[in-house]
Amino acid sequence: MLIGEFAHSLDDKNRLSLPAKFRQEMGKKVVLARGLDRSVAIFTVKEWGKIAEKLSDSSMLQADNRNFNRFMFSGAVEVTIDSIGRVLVPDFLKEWGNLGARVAIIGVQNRAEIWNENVWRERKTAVENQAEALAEKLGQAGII
Amino acid sequence: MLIGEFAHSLDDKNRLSLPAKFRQEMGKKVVLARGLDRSVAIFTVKEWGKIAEKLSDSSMLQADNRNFNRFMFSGAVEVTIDSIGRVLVPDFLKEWGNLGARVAIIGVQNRAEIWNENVWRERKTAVENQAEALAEKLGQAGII
DNA sequence: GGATAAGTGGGAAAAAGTGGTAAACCCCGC
DNA sequence: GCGGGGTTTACCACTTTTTCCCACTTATCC
Repeated sequence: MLIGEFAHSLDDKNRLSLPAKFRQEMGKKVVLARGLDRSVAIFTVKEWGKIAEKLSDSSMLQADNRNFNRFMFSGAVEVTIDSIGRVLVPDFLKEWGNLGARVAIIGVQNRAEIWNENVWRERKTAVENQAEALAEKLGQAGII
Repeated sequence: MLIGEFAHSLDDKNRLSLPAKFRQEMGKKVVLARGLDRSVAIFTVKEWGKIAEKLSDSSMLQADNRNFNRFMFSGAVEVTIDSIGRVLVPDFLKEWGNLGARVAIIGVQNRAEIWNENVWRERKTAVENQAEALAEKLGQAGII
């Protein structure tokens, strides 16, 4: 499972070190894709397979979904992880996520997400401050 | 079952000794996560697995839940307990719990919680002073 | 009061992350 | 077809952080 938060840098050659804790699970190749809410998603090849399958489900083949599928598939790319754990982030995904020199990489169970560092910090703060709603959700999740 | 209260220190390398009484139950690895009321929760790997499952059950496509799941998964980390019973507390959880050099570790049935020592003391005092209400609750629960 | 365990602290070794350089490749123009 | 410019890929080196190990102090138990 991918969990945790890491602050890494995206250098001027678009190289990004993946967190050491993710490497074993990720293997040699990963798929970068447009994520929800303007994040850049990192999937294992296996997980991406599942996503692709869901996208090709019959309900997703209807006219109003076709553009969405085009969008998802055209925005995904399989990249190899180099010898020291880095990947190359293509420009169009950098744009999609508004990524600058400093990014946050977060683990979200079956995927990782790359965020502009500032955007992530603000989102996190916003959720943190919803204390009551938070407690209620935790209760629903059976954590209390 | 995890019970009791312990005053430990979080050193400048973010190391925290787990109470000796907890170690057997905790095994070799534990998961640290955001807990209620700004506490830092310590789960066994098994317990965390249950929580992760429940979290992923909640319908993920709604924006609220996406942010909440990001928040919970990115705020957790699996740590190995070192040879003498210590774990490393990542910075983002130190922040979440406002943890300083002195912390309180308390056992709460199936999990432990790490608190800023002062915050814990105040909370405890507040609860202690509600002695009558407390007694009533105990009565309702059929404990007395 | 002595022995044992628990908790704390520091130093050395290893790993992770970052940046840079050199080599290979491709695309163009000549 | 050949050479040059630019881009990309692979490799190497440095710095910082993390991890591991050992030692000391304090507390607990008999």
